[in-house]
Amino acid sequence: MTYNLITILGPTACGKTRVAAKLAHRIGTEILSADSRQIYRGMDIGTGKDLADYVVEGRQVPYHLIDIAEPGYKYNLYEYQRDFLEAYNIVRARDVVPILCGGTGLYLESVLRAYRLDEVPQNPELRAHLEGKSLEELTALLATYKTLHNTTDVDTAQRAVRAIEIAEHYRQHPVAKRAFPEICSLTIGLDVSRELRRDRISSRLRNRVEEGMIDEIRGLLTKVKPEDLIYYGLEYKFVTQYVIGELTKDEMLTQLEIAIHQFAKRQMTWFRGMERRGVHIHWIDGAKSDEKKIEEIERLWKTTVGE
RNA sequence: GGUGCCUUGGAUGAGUGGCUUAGUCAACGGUCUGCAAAACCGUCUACAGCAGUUCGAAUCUGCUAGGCACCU
Repeated sequence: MTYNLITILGPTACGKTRVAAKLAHRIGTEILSADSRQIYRGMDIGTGKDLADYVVEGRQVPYHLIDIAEPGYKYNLYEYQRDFLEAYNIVRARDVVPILCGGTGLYLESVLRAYRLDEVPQNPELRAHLEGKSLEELTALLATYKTLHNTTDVDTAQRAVRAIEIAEHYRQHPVAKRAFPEICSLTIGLDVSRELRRDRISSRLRNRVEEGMIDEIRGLLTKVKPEDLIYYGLEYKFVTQYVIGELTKDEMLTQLEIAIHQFAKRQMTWFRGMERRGVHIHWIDGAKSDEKKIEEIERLWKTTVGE
């Protein structure tokens, strides 16, 4: 069995992008992003796009799935998978192995574990019918469609409505199935100790504030509603709250920093869970130099081909 | 030098002579196939130290230490 994808994952601020770009440059391939926020145009500093990192030795490494949606748009997992496949096929057509790089666990997992998702458009009649029902009623209704094997679907009424919509869709279109290529990924995780992770997150945040992150968000607020920006979380949430006067600058900085640390922890939790669900991750030491990391990845590539 | 007040888990902060934990935040662990940088769940048992009163004290008394306020 040969690999047809290299995945580089890790928590925020672990240096994924740089390693992925350098590796892509060296082996002449392209990058497919797996980041639920970097898809948005104009959300650059806050999402840590680091677009400059895609220029290696003066050459632009092609990347995909970044800057593909307007801020305020509600992108979802189905769309990600659809867009991923399109980009994947484009790169594969060049007969190279793409590098999937990002930190959005759900997006990564939808590729690595080949979730089968159908396009489920909104169903206005159903939504109108469900309007005003309590979460309890919606949960009971969802239970008539399927066994409730998680609680994420019924966290909020909004999610429960969507879950029912999807269940209703599958009831009406039971055989619809999307073709999904056999993905066999060499999956690399960048492992950074808690202390180092925290240091990097904190200093990176300071840098981004200096680079104009707050102005970026002020600009976005001229065309995106505050609540939509707040929904995006982290930088967009706390800086928006600061800009509209709900937080002082100090409160914003303190709370944001804590929130990013918590986010990084949740990312690691996700990756561990993903391993339990059967995704094999080769962890490499994130404290090493980029060159060492790339050597290690290349060594893994050679020695594990055919495992 | 004198008088009074305070001292609770990593932080903050309520409370009562004994019965089950305050709460909040942080930290840590987890959940997860459709907004995931979201949403949600779990864990963390402390009352400054010593001596005494009491069947029983973190809660009462005394001393010691630290802090705060006021007085000469």
